[in-house]
Amino acid sequence: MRYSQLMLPTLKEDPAEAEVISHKLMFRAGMIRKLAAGIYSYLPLGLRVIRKVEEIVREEMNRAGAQEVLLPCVQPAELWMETHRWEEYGKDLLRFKDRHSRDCCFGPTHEEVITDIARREIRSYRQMPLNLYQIQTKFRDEIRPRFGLMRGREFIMKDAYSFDTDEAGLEKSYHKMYEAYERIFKRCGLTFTAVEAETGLIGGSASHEFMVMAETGEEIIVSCQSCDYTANVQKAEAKRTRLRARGSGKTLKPLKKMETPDMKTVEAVTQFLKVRPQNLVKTLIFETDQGVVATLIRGDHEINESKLEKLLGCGEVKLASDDVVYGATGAPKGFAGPIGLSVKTIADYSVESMVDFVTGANEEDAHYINVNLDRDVKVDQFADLRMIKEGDRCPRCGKSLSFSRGIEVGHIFKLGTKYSKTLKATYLDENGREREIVMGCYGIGVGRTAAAAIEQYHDEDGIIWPMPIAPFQVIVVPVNNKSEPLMETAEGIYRLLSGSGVEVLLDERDSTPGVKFKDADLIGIPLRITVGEKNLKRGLVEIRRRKNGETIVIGKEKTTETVLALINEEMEASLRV
RNA sequence: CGGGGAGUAGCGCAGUCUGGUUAGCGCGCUUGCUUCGGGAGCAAGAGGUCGGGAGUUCAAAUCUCCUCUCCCCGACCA
Repeated sequence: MRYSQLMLPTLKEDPAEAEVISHKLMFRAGMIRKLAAGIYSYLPLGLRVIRKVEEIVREEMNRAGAQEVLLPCVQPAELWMETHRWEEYGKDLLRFKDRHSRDCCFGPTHEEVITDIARREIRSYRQMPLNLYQIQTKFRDEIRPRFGLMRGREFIMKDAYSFDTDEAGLEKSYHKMYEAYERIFKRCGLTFTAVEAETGLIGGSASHEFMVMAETGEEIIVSCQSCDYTANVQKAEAKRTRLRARGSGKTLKPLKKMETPDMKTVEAVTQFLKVRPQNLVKTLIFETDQGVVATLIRGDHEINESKLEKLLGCGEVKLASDDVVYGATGAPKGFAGPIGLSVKTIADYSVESMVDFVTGANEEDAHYINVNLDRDVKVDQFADLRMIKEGDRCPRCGKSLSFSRGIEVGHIFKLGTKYSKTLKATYLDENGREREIVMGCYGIGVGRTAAAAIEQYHDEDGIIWPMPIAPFQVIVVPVNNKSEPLMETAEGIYRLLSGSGVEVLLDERDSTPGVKFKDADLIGIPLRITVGEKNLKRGLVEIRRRKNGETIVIGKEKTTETVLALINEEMEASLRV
């Protein structure tokens, strides 16, 4: 490709609207342009990268035995009503009516559609295992789209769905996808990790997220320093502290009510009473679809709402409003306590071993001290309810945990029979018995993967593409357009490389070398061949690696073989690790 | 949906508080000459319904009201 014929509008300045580095650089490198909030156009350079990622995904999915399909993005409401997600999915689901006033939606994901195909086509156990995937534009009307392609409303996603006869089959399919995902992100040249994750709205029993490690990641990853436990912070289990014999050998102090005027926060109360937050038990009231629930947790810990939801087996829990808190405790927010509460009370494991602690008194401007379980407080259930935090120990081996940030680029789920049950997707087994198909689903954010690569690989001059997903592998820069020998040599190199199957961009624009170098760095082409006067007089050209600035000068006739070797080297480097 | 901020030339911004010539600056763009190894110089140009609507006024980018859009911080998303 010739630069002058390529639509590649690079910008010197960061766009005002961009906040994160990948968004700024994609914009400046002329890869994307915004149409509306969370909705982007891909310009030629951006699309080239997207296609590269897609191709890697496609190859690995095919290798893993999945078959490509393409499902509709406009979907009838009826199908979503069958799984009840028409009601459950909420505002993220973009809904509209067609000319006949039929309710439709733009697919945010395709479990319904694919399961509909499965229930029509799969009749026998002989037709499984089966894995179907597609690469397609999704739309999720996010509350707050941001960070360019990182969290758009419209985005390109690879979604795959596996169909098996039983759990054991699903286990195998899941594992195959897990391995395919590892290969995909490795081939993209990314540093990533797979973590245990929550299943969320998609549903199902188990799930892993594939995280690209990056400072700017929105996800917090917890991983053990010594064993292989790794999890999303939302999912991470807290280690249950050893249950000290409560009050044994030690006399419990008598319960006492204290005046705490206007002390509504843990900080205020603990400072006022001169105790540590670890000696206070917070009582948080939640509204759930099973009624009001009180949770007890140590003062320095936070409730993990998804754990609570899972424990209760309910849809969504939310911190109770002032009115509800008043109704349940008889006191305004900030003075709730477990003593004498009539609502269901669940305590975090961290509370189990506490003695003589502080709680609210369910009375304005008052707290109790020397509160004790059993004697003063009735707890219905103990459970792991808290958000894991820095300093916590590994729930598996007890060693220390480290916290890091990541970008979620892939997510795989064991769905089980959630969708086959509601949509009645069944087959006949060897014994002629009708059984539900066991499913898994597997997603990759294609645009987000490209963005994540930028987050991971960039410097102050711009993007540093890993070779496998670079929009071009090589850029040829003649330093002076007025010099015929330079231009001829550059043209010759360009033609030879193109002929050898190298993806090469020839910057034959009539601009100064500085401009060309800056643009080449900005758009992140891995190899740059500079054809300059001094070198050329001796029959030499220069090859420079974007990633480390390493420069080699070689005889111009050796260009093609050298470039091919360098490309090979970098392609393979991404596969190792 | 709360809370904060912003819409002025393709991009980045000043001007708005305190209304008053022809609305400026940098980058980019066009033409010519010179230049050519890290965003070149000189000269001449083109380009603006000041987000939209209504109002106040002799006069509105500037004041008032309404509205649209975008960005940032907040309740799990590839």
